Amino acid sequence: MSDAEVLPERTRMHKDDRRSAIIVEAIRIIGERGYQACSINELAKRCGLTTAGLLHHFGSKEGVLIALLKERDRRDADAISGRLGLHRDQDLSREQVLTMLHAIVRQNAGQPHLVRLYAILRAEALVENHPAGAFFLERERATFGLFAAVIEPHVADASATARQLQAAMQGLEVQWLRENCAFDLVAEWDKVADKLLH
Amino acid sequence: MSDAEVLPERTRMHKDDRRSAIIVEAIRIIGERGYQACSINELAKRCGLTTAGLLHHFGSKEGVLIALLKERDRRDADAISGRLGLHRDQDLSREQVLTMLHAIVRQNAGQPHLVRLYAILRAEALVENHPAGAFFLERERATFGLFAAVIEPHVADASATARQLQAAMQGLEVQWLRENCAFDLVAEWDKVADKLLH
Amino acid sequence: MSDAEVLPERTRMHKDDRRSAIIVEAIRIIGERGYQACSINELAKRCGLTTAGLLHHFGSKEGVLIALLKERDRRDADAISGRLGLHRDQDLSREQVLTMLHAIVRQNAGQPHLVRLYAILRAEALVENHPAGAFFLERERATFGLFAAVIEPHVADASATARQLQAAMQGLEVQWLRENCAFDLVAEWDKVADKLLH
Amino acid sequence: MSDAEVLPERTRMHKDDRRSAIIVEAIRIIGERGYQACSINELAKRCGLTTAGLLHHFGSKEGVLIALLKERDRRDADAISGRLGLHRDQDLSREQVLTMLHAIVRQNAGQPHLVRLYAILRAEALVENHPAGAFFLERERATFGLFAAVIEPHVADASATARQLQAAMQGLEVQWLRENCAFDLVAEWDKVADKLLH
DNA sequence: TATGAATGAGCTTTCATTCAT
DNA sequence: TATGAATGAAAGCTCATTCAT
Repeated sequence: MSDAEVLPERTRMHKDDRRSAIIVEAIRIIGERGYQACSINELAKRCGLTTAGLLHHFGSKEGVLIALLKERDRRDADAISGRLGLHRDQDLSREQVLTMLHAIVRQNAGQPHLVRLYAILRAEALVENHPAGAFFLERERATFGLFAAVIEPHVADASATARQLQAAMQGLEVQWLRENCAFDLVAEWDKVADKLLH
Repeated sequence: MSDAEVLPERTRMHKDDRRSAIIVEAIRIIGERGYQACSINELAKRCGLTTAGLLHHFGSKEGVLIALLKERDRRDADAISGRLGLHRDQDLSREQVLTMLHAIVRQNAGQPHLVRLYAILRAEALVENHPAGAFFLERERATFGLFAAVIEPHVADASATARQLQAAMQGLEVQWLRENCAFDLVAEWDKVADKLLH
Repeated sequence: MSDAEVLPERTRMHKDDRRSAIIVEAIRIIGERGYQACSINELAKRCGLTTAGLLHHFGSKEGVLIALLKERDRRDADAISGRLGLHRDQDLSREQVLTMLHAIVRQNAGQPHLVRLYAILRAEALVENHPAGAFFLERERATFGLFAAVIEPHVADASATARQLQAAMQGLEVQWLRENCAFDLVAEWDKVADKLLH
Repeated sequence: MSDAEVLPERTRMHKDDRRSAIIVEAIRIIGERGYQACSINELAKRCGLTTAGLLHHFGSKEGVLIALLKERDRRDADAISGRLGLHRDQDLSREQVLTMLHAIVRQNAGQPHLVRLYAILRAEALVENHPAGAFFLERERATFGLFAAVIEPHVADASATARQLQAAMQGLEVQWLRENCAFDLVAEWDKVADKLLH
């Protein structure tokens, strides 16, 4: 009621600007609490509008999450498959592969709140009927596919190795978050990636 | 639809029996939905008693979680440090280390609901002030310590390798759950463990 | 019994109308049971809306009480200090003082439900951390101050006499309520006031 | 659960000792919170036994209150009517009456927790169907009767004056409690009593 | 584009009480 | 004389959502 916290804009915004602003804030709040434990009331308050106002843009709480994931998907496409996927047709050297994985992790290391968001949602989405379930199923498969494709020339069992890279990357990220980013995520990644690619 | 679902006993039980029964059910329900999203109402219903009756034994929802974690901790001590810790004073051969890690994962593979529970809670506990936060911080550290100790004789950077083993194991488990246990967790683990230990 | 009881409108109202309606009903219900023993569930029902609907306007049970007290304060300012305070600069004769005190009590005698409200809350607010504690501390002080100011020219120990007037007035009111308004509050007050002002 | 607060005796006591101990504690807790807002759970905890154990002695929460009031009644009979009532047949001088009223208030001033208990209950008992309702109705009448009897020889309107004394005494006590016993209750009482008895 | 009133369902927790032991 | 398991009812409050404006 009376603490008022931030209270930003409160102005009437253009549709797309408002949506973007909400998604930005949703990334923060869901990254802090997870999806189920965060309330759209609070999200709305932080965005400086009413719950009803927020719902006007996304229809439902789930709608916010879906929009957020789609939005992130577009951006991640630029980051990940933008790095790996575009070269999919031409073979990359082992060094080039390592460089790209390194780049991915380095970018993550600079955005811990996004890493948090994914780490928390990834596990939360394991519960049945979770609205992000399909998204992560698809997303993990896609990442797996990309990894497998680029390392194919360099390892015997590309499929297994791809899985290992993915597992190690996500596992490290969770450790890193738990320890409050206290170790050098990129350095640790480079070590394990080198091992896993022989 | 059929809300009657389970509706067991409804009888009067002895303290420890009731507590055990509740914890067993709590593992299932928290493993299905996570802690925050599960309600003690439903837990109580599934256990065949009232919410107030359940609270009589644990005091609060958080009390159930803490009791559950402590209980699991005792059992896991037998499973993990029972395998690794007891031999801590005497050096294990590389083969022996792999055998033990294999045993751990094999045991997990036989209890997917427990793996789920930990996978979900592990991530959920990343949120600030989560009641399981301290537990997982300590638990991950302990596991890390044990791993580091047993592999010490066999690798150059035991600390980094221990982290890698832990990350890969947890990462694989999440993948395994997401794909509905559709791949052979133990086999995949053996591959990655072998690589990470040179 | 008949649980339907009142069940009024159930319509959509404007903010201030709704707030006023709720406060009116809150005065009745708190005057009947006291604050702690009354439930906002019942208050809401009597007002013809949901608990959540009621909470939409006041935020919490305590919020209702605070709003109620503030609202009454404004009105009482007209009644009490409206009678006494406005003449504070110019000295009142002993007769005029008695006339004003008489007027206050006569007004109270016409609103027994309000007298009840104050009598019950005044005592309930003695418990530690009661939400109305600060309110009554301040309110009693203010009344004391006003009494002291107007009687100052007419008695030796204005401070003691002010306290006596206040005590007698409140004590009489409680007796009057206990005996179901069976005696003439105003007459009894006039007698004691006359004595206390020599 | 784990704070344990005081945890006294916990031994098996004789029936009457236990009842006394509980009533002593009940006076404190009801004097702090009032009757409705205090819970027999907490009362039991403070007494060092179970809720069920406590109920074994008094049957119900209301039973505790009734027992407490009866118990106090016996003691107050010694204090009040012990002072006033015993001399009822023989007339007291005005000085003697003042001395006795003085003695009553002085005794109260030494037991603020008891004054609190009565002040809070007296108002709380105004609510309909309050278990202490009948008790206070009767008690106030008795006090009124005693006051009227002893002052009869000294004032014109004994009935009105008795009411005034009673009102002033109770009103002063409430003020005294609200201000944390910060003024001299007995001195203020002597002033007002002297005035009310001419 | 957004608000404000209102809801229904649900939440955790507290409470007084019962009953077998 | 007391305990411990268990209950039914109720409490205050939060949440996602709807609808008229």
